[in-house]
Amino acid sequence: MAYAAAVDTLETRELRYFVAVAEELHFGRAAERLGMAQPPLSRAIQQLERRLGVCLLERNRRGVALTAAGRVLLSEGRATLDAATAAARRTRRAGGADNPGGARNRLVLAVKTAAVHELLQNLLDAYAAQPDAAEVEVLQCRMTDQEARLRDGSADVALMHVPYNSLAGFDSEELMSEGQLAVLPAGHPLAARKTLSVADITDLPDLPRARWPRHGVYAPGPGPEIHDQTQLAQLVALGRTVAVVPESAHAWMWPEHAAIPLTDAPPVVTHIAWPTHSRSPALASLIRTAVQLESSRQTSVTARRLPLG
Amino acid sequence: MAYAAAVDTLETRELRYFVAVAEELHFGRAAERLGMAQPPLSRAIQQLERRLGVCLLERNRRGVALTAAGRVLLSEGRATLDAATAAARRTRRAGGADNPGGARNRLVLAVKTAAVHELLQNLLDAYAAQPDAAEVEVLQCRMTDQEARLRDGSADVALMHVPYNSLAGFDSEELMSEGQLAVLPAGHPLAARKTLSVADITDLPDLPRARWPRHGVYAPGPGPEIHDQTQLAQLVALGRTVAVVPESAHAWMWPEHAAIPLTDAPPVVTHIAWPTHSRSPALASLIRTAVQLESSRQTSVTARRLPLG
DNA sequence: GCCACTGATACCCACCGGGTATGACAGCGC
DNA sequence: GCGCTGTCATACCCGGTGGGTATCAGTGGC
Repeated sequence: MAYAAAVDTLETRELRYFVAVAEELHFGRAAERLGMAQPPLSRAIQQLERRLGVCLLERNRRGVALTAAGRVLLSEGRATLDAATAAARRTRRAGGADNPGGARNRLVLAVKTAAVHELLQNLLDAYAAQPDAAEVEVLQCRMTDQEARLRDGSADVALMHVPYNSLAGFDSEELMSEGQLAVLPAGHPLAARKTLSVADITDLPDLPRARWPRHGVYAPGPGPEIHDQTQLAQLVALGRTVAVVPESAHAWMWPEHAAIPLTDAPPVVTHIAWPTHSRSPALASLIRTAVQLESSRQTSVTARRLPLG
Repeated sequence: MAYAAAVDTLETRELRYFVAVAEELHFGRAAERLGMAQPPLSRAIQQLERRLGVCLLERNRRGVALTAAGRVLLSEGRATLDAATAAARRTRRAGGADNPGGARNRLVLAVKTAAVHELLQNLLDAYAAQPDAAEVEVLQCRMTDQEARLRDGSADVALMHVPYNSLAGFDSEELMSEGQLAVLPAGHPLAARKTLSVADITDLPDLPRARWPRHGVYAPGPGPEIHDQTQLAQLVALGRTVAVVPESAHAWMWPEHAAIPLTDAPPVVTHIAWPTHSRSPALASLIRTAVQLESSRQTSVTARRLPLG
């Protein structure tokens, strides 16, 4: 309850400095990024190390390397800084139009661009019909940015797709589950098949799987590097790659595409997720709406049991 | 990636100050708790409000009240402060004996006192047999303190019991699931029954259910207020209350107790949980050991399917 | 050898976080 | 009514420290 000061707690300024140095592994560049001179930065890091009683960086001959403790602080520091900026953002939004009524009247919902479609539309419609509905702003995210947006306070709630997204660190409710399709160039021999297995489209020499960045870095491999769905769609149309997408992703299908069901791909499960602590009435209402919407849909449609893993 | 400064991010000092004021709802007492004088605290909060462009507190005639934005910042601020102290603690532990090898050699495992027993013993034994095993310190927690210990960095990993504990905000793996028992005074009429339902032991005038604090406050009710298992055990032995405990909690049964299976109580699911980002090799190895241990146990014992909800 | 480039040190200044004294204002008792 | 008490805000001062510039001290490359 009582948060101790001084020795036990780190200032976000110190964390910003350390994270910058740890990411750049170079005091000069880190200082430049921080908009300050190098000497005070060096001193600040030294003070931090002395206060923690721990060696964070190994300064050998040319450059800097992280120690084990440094790696821990980099990870924890990022999380703390995310929490701090999220605190600022969410507080600003909560007091935005200075609504004296007490309840915030706006929710930011992060979704992956070109995903979910009907689910999103149904959710927005159903929620808008609620008597206490807040205004919902839809924040379009590329790739798996919903996680970052939720973490840093840019969004209040997100639609996530497991296993593409990770729910780690968030509260969530499952909304729907669906199979996946292989999307091939229409002229490809495999495009004539009724169904495909994951093995059928793995390691095809003519169609290497595209690679997208996880946390900013691309995994090594033969396939092309992409960073959004449109690029992927074009590459498929050009006959350069094969894509695996959820069944409901037909929104961005092109005439040059052939979509074949994958019999053994892991199901894609759509969740509604939100930061652990925040649970405003408006957010709770949106979540309730989403869960009711999907449970009613599942009972009307024949519920299909999906195989596990 | 790049953490903006100044306007966008809050200093932990500001958050400490605001949280203190928001909890005390009194500048004088908050200042005293913070070990400082009241005027600079008032000024700091004003500066914070100006920087955020948001009104956090309503200062009406006598005392202070939180605005909606203030409530948001209280919750977000606590989370941020927890993250900051956790960063300091975990970094200190990681660099503790200044192990230059690179890997931290110690894990703190938070468990509920007088719970898990065999599972804990098996886990510690199995992990110690691993070639890369780190030293494991067992941190005994009362009630649901494992969550707080994990959040504030006092522990690296915890055994949690859903629904008593909440896994919100943590990564976790399920380890085992078990039914619950009603623990009655041995002489009580119901103690002769073979099984009981939850309804049977609800609202008994002679055995009101004990109340323990959630987040420091007791819910209202007729039952006695307790804060650890021993108190509960004694109250049952004295014929003052009835307890509901997991089947495996026989460790603290007394001769004066009678344990009757509850047919319709929700199952208690034991998870191993850890903070979302941290995933050191030692931690990963402990988690792997735990999961393997329990999956092998479940296949050797006849797996019992538990009813949902 | 020198040079380029790294991070560390030395020194100075200005800002601001914190202290004390006091003010403004509201409720309450006589 | 007036003054008392308790609240938070204001005024003012001071010292610590965060940040700047100039410079030093290693180290690898040519």
